[in-house]
Amino acid sequence: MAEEVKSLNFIEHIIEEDLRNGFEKNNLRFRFPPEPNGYLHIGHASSICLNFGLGLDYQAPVNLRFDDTNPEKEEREFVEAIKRDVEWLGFEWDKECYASDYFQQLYDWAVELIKQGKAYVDSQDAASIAEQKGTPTRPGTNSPFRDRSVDENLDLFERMKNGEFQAGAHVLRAKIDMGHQNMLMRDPIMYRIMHKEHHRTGSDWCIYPMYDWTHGESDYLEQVSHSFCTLEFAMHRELYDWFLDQVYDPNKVRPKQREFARRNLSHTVVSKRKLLRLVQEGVVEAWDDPRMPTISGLRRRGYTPESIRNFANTIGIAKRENLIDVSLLEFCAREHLNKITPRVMGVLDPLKVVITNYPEGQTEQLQAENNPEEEELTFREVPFSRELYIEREDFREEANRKFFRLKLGGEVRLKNAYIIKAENVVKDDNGKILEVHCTYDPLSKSGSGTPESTRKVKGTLHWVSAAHAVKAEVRLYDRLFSVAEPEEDKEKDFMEFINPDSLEITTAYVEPSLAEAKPGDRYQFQRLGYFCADKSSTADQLVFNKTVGLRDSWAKIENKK
RNA sequence: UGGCCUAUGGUGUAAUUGGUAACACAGCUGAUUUUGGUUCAGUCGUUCAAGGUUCGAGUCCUUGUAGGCCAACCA
Repeated sequence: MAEEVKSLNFIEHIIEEDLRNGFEKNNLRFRFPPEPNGYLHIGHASSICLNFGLGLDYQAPVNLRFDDTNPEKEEREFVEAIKRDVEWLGFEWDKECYASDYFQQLYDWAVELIKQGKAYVDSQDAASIAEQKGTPTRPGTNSPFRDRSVDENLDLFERMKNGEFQAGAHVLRAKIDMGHQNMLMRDPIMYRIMHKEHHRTGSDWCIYPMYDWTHGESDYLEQVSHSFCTLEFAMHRELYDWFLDQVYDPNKVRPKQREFARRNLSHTVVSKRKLLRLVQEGVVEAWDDPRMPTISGLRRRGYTPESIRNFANTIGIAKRENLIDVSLLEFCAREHLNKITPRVMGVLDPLKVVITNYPEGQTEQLQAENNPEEEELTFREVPFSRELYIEREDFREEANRKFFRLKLGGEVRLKNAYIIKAENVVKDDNGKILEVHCTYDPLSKSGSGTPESTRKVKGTLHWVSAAHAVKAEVRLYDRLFSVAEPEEDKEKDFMEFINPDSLEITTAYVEPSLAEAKPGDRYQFQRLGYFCADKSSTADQLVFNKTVGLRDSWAKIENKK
């Protein structure tokens, strides 16, 4: 047997090369660095799977680090939600870290930089600083405060820290080069004054470090070996390295930033600002609305962590732009759900069937297979009686040969039960079909072993016994946006592309075994799709969310017409 | 008028680092099936362009072209 060569993505290639060049495997360390200012979404899931996946592959620790340098936007609530989501995805972090834990060290280093003449206090307003920044094609100009003495800088910076100034009065800037090609190198701001309560440090600080100053140094303090971020930070790398140069001790691990393209999912939006609008404008119910691409939304929708991890692995990681079709996510959901979910029967749009030759008042319990994928099959009982519900779309008075379902004069198998034949219909004054009267073949009972029971009939329908069925609210979800790239059209607001039919609520009749469904329980409603009991579901009022439909080749045939 | 990044089937990602372009999804055929599900078999289709180096280029070089990113006291 030839040994299979595992193909590596470009990030794994980087690590492998570092290892080949003598980097100690034991020194490998990664991190996932969310800002606690919103909920994690499917894009983050990809990043989580990347970093924690590397940790697993290389048996290296992975830190969960909250990038909490901006108390204006960050809240403890998000910290908790993020931890819950990462855990739910199935990952364990080594250390729980906060950038705010490093505020003192960062401050001390900043003082050092001032002493070395590499940082200065600028006392201009934001507009002036922006103006002097220049443009990508025009160099910037020096601030009039650029050449303040070290002593004056030290004094001002300390007083900034002590809260002697109002927000905006001064900033601390690195002294690099206002003419640099890379605009981020044009004396970037390291600290700003903010009289804001921080979720962890309270009112200890009224100056807060900026991302660029914080992130690389945090990586360094944690001795993270590889710091992966999205492509828009590529230009930041130069600054990341510059800041590192100021504090780096060659005996320690020097973190390496590398960038990958963020993953885009079709038919959705993922920016925090836009997701927030969906919530605030009531398009969806909440951050965990099952239509949201948030991890909490996917969870409530019925996705499994395994399916999301598998999705992340399947789409891989690279540096080019991409738009991944949601159908791949749906495939991953089905693939896992098919293996693990018990099969049940539920009717979403009921049509009454009366079996005219079945004794009135009689009930029998039939054996139903729980999941054909199980290695050792298990069964449950479902009640059968004279009056049933089937799916309205499963019956037609007349239909061609391609329609395998019930039609007048035609036969069909009721799953786990009998073969029935449609004899006639009862309609109301408007011609709407109220009932279908059928006859059944008593010898055709599923699993009875009789010749009649093994007869081949083309169609098999799901059903419930009218008298025994339990009512349940079923929420049917469709994609939130009707176009693949709602953000693509710069003329139009993404809200214009909202699919008005993304949610349909129906009252379904489900088999009695479902009365025990607990929030989070997942099922396959046979012939329909996968469903998950909502967090609001109770024994008195069952609520199911549709995760995803089964593949539907009949719909394809129909749509061709 | 600048800089950085990217370009492989419809989509996403590989290609043992210069040696037969492959895997998954989607599509299409068919088989099996008490779910028009699952499973199985088959099929369609790919290296941005033009040059160059080489016995040999998706990979290296040059020049184009196209797309993305860069001027928050955000991350």
